[in-house]
Amino acid sequence: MNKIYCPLNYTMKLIGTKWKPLVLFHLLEGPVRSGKLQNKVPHISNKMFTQTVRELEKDNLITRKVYPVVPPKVEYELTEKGKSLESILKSLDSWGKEMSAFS
Amino acid sequence: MNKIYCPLNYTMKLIGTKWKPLVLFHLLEGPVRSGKLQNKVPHISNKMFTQTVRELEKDNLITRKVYPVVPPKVEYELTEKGKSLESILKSLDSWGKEMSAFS
DNA sequence: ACAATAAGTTACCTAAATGTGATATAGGTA
DNA sequence: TACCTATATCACATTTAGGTAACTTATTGT
Repeated sequence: MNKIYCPLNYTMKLIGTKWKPLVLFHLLEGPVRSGKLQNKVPHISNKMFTQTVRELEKDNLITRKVYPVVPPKVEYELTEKGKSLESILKSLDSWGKEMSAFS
Repeated sequence: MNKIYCPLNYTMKLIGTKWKPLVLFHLLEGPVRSGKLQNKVPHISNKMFTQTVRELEKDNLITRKVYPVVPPKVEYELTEKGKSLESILKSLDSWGKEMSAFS
């Protein structure tokens, strides 16, 4: 008892992984091509990148737009739901910047 | 090329796990005894609770205060660094609340 | 003697996350 | 014909996270 329902659980389920916040963060500026987005995220593997955007798409945080050309062209873009994370993502980033300034 | 250094990485290393944000969130009100804190976090196991607070302590986000009594009494409390996460934690929580309101 | 207590540890196990390397695609170009 | 391109998938291995149950500790109250 005295247990508290905490919506934070829901949030962590959606974006509580190593890569998701990074990918979302780099989409804040607008739509980005797949390869370029992947390049913006240091050290992410091919597989994890794909897996991450797939899940973000499933959870309606980003959209995936495929152009039927060869070689393929794919763009990812934040949905409204994704955009609503903007201030949180920026806060997390600037908190990290402040904190890593020490040590 | 075009890779961007992102302090978000640092942030995610410190608090990017299933339980850490939850534990920190429940410390926002002030110091809490170990058992009581654990009870506030639904479904956390004994082991994960201990492991989580150990890591938070190591990263200087919380302090652990042991009273030399029997049976043991231990209190956890946010450090200044931990307190600086307050607005982020609350934002994550209220974002979760808004979003889980749909679906 | 022995049970109760609060906080934690230990050994052992399963599940989830992440990484690596090879392969697929299909049209344009050398 | 063979290769290049951007995007993605597959099989497999490894690493990390998380769970369960038993055990420890030292004192007080029975």
